[in-house]
Amino acid sequence: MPKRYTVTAALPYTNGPIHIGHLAGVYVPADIYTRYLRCQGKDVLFICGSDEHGVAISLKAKKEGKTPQEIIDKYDLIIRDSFEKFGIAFDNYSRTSREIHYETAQEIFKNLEAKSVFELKESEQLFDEEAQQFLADRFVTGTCPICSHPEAYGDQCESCGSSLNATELIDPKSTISGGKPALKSTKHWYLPLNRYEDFIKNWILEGHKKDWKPNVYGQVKSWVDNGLQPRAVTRDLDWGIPVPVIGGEGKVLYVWFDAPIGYISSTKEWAQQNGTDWEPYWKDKETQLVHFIGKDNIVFHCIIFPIILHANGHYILPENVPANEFLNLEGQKISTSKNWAVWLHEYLEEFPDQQDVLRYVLTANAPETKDNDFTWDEFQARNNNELVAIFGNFINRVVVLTHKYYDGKVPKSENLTDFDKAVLEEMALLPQKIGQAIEQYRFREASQTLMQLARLGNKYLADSEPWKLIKTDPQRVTTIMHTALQIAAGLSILCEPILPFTAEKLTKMLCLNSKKLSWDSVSDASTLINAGHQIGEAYLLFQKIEDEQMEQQRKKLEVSVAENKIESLKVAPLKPKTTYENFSSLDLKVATIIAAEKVSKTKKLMQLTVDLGEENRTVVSGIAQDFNPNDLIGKKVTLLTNLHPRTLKGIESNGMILLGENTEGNFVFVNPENKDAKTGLSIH
RNA sequence: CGCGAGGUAGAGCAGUGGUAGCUCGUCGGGCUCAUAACCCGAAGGUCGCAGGUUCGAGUCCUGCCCUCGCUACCA
Repeated sequence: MPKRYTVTAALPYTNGPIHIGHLAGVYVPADIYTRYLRCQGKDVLFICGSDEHGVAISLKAKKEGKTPQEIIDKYDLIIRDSFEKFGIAFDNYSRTSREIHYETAQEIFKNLEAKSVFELKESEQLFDEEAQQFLADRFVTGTCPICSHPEAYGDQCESCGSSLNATELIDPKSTISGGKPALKSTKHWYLPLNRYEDFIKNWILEGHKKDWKPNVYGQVKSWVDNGLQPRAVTRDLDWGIPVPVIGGEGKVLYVWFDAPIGYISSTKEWAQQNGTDWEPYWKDKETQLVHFIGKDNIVFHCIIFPIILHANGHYILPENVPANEFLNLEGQKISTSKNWAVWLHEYLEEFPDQQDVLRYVLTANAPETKDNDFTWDEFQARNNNELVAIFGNFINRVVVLTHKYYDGKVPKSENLTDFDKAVLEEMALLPQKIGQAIEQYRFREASQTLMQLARLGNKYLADSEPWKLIKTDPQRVTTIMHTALQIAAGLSILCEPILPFTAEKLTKMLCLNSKKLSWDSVSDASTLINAGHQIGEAYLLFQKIEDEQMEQQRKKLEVSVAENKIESLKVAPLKPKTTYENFSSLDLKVATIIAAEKVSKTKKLMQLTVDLGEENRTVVSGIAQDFNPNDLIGKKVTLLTNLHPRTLKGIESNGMILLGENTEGNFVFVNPENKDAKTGLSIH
């Protein structure tokens, strides 16, 4: 049994507000976990903060003509507010832009440098003279050296899927200034992950085979099996924490080096504010450390950060890293840029005082083992059929009956029948059952077990029928209502981790002193609420959600899509001038598609047979994501016939069909008379 | 043959060798204290496909198929 718990939730990145995906994947489960531990009287520290460095923030600032500081201040405020209003009860929520974090991160870096952990490497990188900046990964585009796609990124070509180095690109171009970057040599600090392979193997692959989630374990195993590589932990940027050692001038720490250290600096900040010592929470072996994250963070929390701590010495390692999968919205990936999301700050305005509904729905349908889908239909159904009909209704029945028969005073329990006893015994099992589910990070199960108690209550009332007996055997009714009230009180305690706002309302309604009743007291149900105790008036814990409200939400998403289309009308920049000879060398013909078939085992490739009049040709085209084979047959397209043949997945492709590509990256057929072909559409 | 996770009733999930289960939805019935809520019953499954191991396979092995992720400013 650990002496204390340090629980962290992934630091949200402050380049936008947070949405239901963040809540479902990380913050609600972490909050349930810590609330439960507190109900058990454990020493728990729940830590989080804003992650405020990295390329994306400086990029966003440049785009909006603001300073990075303005960006992070804005979103830190919004995010902080959303958390507070959703009852995510952090002990401390810090920021990585604070001084205490700079000190902490730099100290760890210096310590590793002193221990000669890092390797220094010099390499040639692309440099934008105009912007006076090195161009990493996505800051540069150019022609793919493998498939000649003209707009490959510095790290990857989306056309052929090859993974690239920015320096391999033919004719590279800066996405910042549009200029042609030069090669310049630069020096960086590398964390040699490869030297710690055995450490990770022993710790995770040997030590946590059984107790870690399969997705997390599998991901780590995959990384280790492929061989860990040294990883640069510094960057040539002006936004971030300065590299605090000689030769580090003008460089900053890689955001993924400093961000997880934010957990530690946030703990220090908390300790300072509370006049206590932070170190036991990170260095005492009797502390259980748990990181709640999304699956995209697995490598950082299971490999890189633990290696940093291990190399530094003294620090404890996480006992578990219960990473969740992703949540989709109405069948599509949640996307910040496409505004395909339910934003928490907007939900709070549109569904006032209904935080618990969202908490419940996201818990009941949490993406624990695979990606899940959030739909407004399900949201409505879970609210109306479960929270309202089962939970809220049970409470309402009990409280209304108690007022009707006994003026709101808890009646005496006389002789418990075997049936009463069986019901109470069933309730007695639940604290442990829910607790076990939570301790094993099975929050879906915990939420269902909680609802079992409300169901049990409804069934108890239906089976014992106090409204009938009140006419024939009023004495028996006192026992029934006493028992039902115990169940209501049990609910008020056991729902606290998942539905904290409801717990508070219910505690008030029953006039209970929440501090007196512990989690385990529910197992001894006879004492939860005593005879003679006066309870408060009934009011509804949950409101029905009507169809119109859901319709509005769905419409709102449609509007996002429409706005996004307007965005996509923006015209791609013009290419450099070319010659007539170049143009006339192209042989363009009209062709009719006569057969189309998806190439198996690929995402994008479609095998087409086209009729050119004199001959049929086979063309392989990367359009399978945007079209169905059946819709293509019979279509007329422009075919570039004299392109060199290329073999893709063993099929020789003879030519290329010309399609429009809008700025979302979706292909459309080119027919200038067609509605879909907006003015300025790119053809290639 | 890149790697990882998933594929079980209309939907969402549990079930790691021994009679296929839970919640929601659907249909039928009961009840009327309650937010037309609650309770009971029924229908609904070739457990992705094909082989194999076993007395016995949703569960173990092999091959294949599909979805998602690793790969977009997203957890």
